[in-house]
Amino acid sequence: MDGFISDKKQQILIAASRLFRDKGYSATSMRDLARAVNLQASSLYNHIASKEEILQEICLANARRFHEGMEQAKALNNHSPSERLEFLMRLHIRMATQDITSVTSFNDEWRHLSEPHLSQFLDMRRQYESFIRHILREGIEQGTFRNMDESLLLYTLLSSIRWLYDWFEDGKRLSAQDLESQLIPLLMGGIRV
Amino acid sequence: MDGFISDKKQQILIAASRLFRDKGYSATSMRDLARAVNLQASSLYNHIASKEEILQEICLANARRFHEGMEQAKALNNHSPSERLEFLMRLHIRMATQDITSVTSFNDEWRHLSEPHLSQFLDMRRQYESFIRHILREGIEQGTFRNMDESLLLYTLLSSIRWLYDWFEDGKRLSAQDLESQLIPLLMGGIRV
DNA sequence: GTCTATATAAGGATAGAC
DNA sequence: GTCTATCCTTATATAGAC
Repeated sequence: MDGFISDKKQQILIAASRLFRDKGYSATSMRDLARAVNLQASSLYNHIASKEEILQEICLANARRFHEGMEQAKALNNHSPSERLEFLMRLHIRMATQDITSVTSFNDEWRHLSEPHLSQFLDMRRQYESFIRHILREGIEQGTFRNMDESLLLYTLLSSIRWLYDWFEDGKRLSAQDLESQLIPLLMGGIRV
Repeated sequence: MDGFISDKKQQILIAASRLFRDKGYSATSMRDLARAVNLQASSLYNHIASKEEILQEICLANARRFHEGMEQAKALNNHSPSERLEFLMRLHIRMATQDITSVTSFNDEWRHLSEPHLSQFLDMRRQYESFIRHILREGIEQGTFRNMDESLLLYTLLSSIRWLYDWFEDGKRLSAQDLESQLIPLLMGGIRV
């Protein structure tokens, strides 16, 4: 099934993402993880240095994905705030539907990172958020977005699709495409004046 | 400061709620909790039977609060779906602003309950959700709500205010009243056609 | 690269003195 | 009701054989 993932480390990261999503980072033991990839716990250490390194790699990989999305959105600077925001929302929805488990660890388990990784992570997140904030502010000032507290709008928006990570299974009830085409009007409908 | 909370058990539950929110249930040790209430770990067991019992009580207490809200909303059956939904959303927002830590444990840590408590919890949640589903379906059929997948609408709605539990501090940036009066139009604006 | 064996620390929980 | 001491289990991680 995943024959093309020949690298054992990649298998471990994928299994860890699922376990971290289902049980949480702290409640997932190295023995749990080892069982999931058919190894003894000690054998994991041939591929990774520590349990936390796994979390670091998952968080970093996803931070990069969001960062790339931000760079793409920056290229749209001739478009309206509304169009740029919609682009980012679609990006978030697609990330949720394409790589659910990994994004969930990223969303929920980053707090278990130790320093300096925790600070680095929070810095990247702040950067990303302030990029969205900028779009929101522009839209509010232009009068195309509802006039309200910027943070309130930002976090409500980001939070509103977080459930996807726990819930969505492509094609089970809804295709990823249907999901996107129903969700975007709901989100944007509340924001646009 | 909390002199009127004379009961040690109540102190323990409050401290546990905060720790579970900040570090998660699994990453919170009984020794952490003991330190937070100025006791030795063993002394906790004079007030509670086990670590999980604490989680059970927190989850149950909050399930009850939401259940009560549901009962109040049922009394509004002569009102429109829109009014009933708005009532429930205001309830959720108020719960977030009034007792943040406890609701957060309830939201995020229930999965660490063991059976039969886990099943009981999920049953109660299903009941609550199906009550909201009913309102949503009615609104969609009447044409007052956006015509879309019911679950999609339900979870987006519930999820959209979950960030409050991590973020909101009354009066820090916004009063609870301002929060509510800005958030409700945003949420309802997306839903109403 | 995987195994068995094990070091070392931390976890939840109990016993018994006060 | 709180303490000290401790039991027992589980955790992360390492050592060394194959």
